[in-house]
Amino acid sequence: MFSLLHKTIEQFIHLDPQEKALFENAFSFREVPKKFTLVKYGQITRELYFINKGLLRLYYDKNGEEITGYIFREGLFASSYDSFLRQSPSIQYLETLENCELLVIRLEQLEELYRTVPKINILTRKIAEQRFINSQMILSSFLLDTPEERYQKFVEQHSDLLLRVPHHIIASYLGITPVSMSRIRKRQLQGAKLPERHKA
Amino acid sequence: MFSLLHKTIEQFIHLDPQEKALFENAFSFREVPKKFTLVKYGQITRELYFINKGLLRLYYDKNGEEITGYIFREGLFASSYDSFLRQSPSIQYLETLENCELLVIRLEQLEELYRTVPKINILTRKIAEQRFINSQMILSSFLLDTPEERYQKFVEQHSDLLLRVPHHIIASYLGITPVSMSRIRKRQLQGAKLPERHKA
DNA sequence: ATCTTTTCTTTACAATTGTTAATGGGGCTG
DNA sequence: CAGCCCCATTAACAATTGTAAAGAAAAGAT
Repeated sequence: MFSLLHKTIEQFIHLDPQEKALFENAFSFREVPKKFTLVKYGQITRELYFINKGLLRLYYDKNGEEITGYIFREGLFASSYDSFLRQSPSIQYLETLENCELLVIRLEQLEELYRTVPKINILTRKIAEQRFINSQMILSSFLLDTPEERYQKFVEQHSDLLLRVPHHIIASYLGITPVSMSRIRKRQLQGAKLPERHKA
Repeated sequence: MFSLLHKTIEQFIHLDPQEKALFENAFSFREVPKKFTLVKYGQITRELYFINKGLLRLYYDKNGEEITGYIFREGLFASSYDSFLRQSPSIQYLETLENCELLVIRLEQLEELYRTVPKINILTRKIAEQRFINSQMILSSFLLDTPEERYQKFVEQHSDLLLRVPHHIIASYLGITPVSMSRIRKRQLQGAKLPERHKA
């Protein structure tokens, strides 16, 4: 149950068996169905989720329209970070895209871990640094790339998500409308001279 | 010389006098003229800068065009983070926009600090978390706002920079061209002056 | 299997931005 | 002080995206 979690944190720090036990005990296992909302707008969340199985997405509500901010895959820590880290009302929603198996750690238990295993500070520092760099990469794509190039890079990096996630969710993540994404897909099919897939 | 630095880190952790001394000693003071490049593309930087006075900007080179990724003000830690944190070749440039007074800490000295004052891990974790949240805010503006709204928010939050920084640098930071930003400015002036005419 | 809902694509039109080029102002330098 | 470079603005045109609506396809529910 904890194998993916250990494999993930091994990239950052080494824990001895005793520390591993303390670390594991801070988490609880939870199964959550598809389309389940873990954090609502306005709510102050005290939970951080490690994804063993499934997909989560963070999204904003813009006048009733859902704009995806991020899609979390297996092996990642997910949360409404602004709310969790600052204990402030969330400005976004966190929801499952599939049935999920999660390892949940609550803020109190994380703070307890900081006391009992201080080197967890190094772990969370490195995770925060990695998330920051990741966020910068995405932001730079908005500054440097056209929507078409952004879609192309998404396909290269997350082609599996095209099959697992509705396209209008991906479109909003790329900062475009589903209509525009459909046009881009059509252009790329024609450009690649691949066999067309719709009516003959 | 260190007063702004102490004031800044006090938001995150408390250091006793001895720790403060160790912390200060890790930095060196440096004056840098306007338009000076601190980090070049491809370079692996080992320095992190705290800005006592002046402005820095991070920018990308896109076929000879300079696209600004971030503008750092006084009281902030600035660096080409991707390069500094991962010790990888920088994909961006870091340059002064004004004559600057900087406090510089090198990677070796930071790592030494992690050993001698372990709670510095907490400080850098919180700084990374804050930078991550800040990056998320900017990213969300690309997803949720039009270029015009993004300009408007920039004016509200950083009106002083409109006077200190050339407009084409701000435009690229907002993800638009100087031409488009000029049109937006014109529209906003007219909107503020002229009352609404009539509806269709 | 049928009905219903959701999702993806297409079309036509409106609106905005990007591109290129020209103008004029401001500041810096010799 | 003149000359020059950088910068902000404006104009005209091309290209792309957004919007709204409709139909087709796929997925889910009963």
